[in-house]
Amino acid sequence: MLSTMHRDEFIKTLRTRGYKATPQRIAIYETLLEKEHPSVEEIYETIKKRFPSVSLTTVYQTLHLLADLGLVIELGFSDKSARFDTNIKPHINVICPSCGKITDYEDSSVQELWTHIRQKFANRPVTHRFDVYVPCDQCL
Amino acid sequence: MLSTMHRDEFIKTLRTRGYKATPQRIAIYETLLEKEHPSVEEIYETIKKRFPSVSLTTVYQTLHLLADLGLVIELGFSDKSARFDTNIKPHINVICPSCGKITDYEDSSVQELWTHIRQKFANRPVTHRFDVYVPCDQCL
DNA sequence: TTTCTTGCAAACACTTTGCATGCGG
DNA sequence: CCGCATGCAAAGTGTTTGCAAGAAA
Repeated sequence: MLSTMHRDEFIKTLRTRGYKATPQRIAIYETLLEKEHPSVEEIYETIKKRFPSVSLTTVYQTLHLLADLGLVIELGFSDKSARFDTNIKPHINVICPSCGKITDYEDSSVQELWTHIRQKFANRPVTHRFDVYVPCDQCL
Repeated sequence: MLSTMHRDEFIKTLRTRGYKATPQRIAIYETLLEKEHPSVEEIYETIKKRFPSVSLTTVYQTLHLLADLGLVIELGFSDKSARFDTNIKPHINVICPSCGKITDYEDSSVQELWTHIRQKFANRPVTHRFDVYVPCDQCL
């Protein structure tokens, strides 16, 4: 199972960086890998099935930690809903304007633009975020 | 002056669509054209110099109206700060990760990616948002 | 044992809503 | 003069903080 491998790497990363590998953190990270671009609320509800006493505070704190470690990217939206993405590679977030579903799209053209941009700005670009709004099949 | 032309177009657009051209709305729209990617607070403070009695409520309501009319794009960020962009054409928001300054970058490569994406998704894409994080000259 | 983490409650910032007054057309 | 727009106050939402109790190493 893919997430198992990630899980162990994750625990190692935490310890290496001086953080404790708590079951809550592991569960939150696994949820991020399993779900696609979950919201805070989605993560919270998922975790609560396994850890009924978990708090929203812990979810927020853990997400901040993961962002600091560079393991997730937080996508802020204008309707206040934040989504979290474990895909760090150059890609496009394909977002349905109706239902809000997000899927990743990777191909050479994205790579090319990113390469072009990096050259244009003397290799200074550190991160990116590309969103494209496309009605999904269900919503059409 | 560029904004004068925009101003009249704006008034016309409002009336055509059945909305009233109030001085507050005009001032808010002019602020959007003058400032680069202002926040709600920036717009509010700017408007207050000319209309000391203006309320934040009106600023929010007007920004929503402009977004509905397709005249501005709201850029939500993970730190909760929203910025507003009157540039509707395909472009990249070049954002400084330190100071948060945003400048637009347009060139053929962005157009090309957009064209490619539109073809790939059968012309369904409706909007986009491309952000690139690049430390600005001052912050380097 | 020691230090970091959790989870509760309260505080917070930003945004939205209800409603009476006011202004645009 | 009619109806939408404004602006105040209050409510709402999502997120953060302070702190005592608990768990990881």
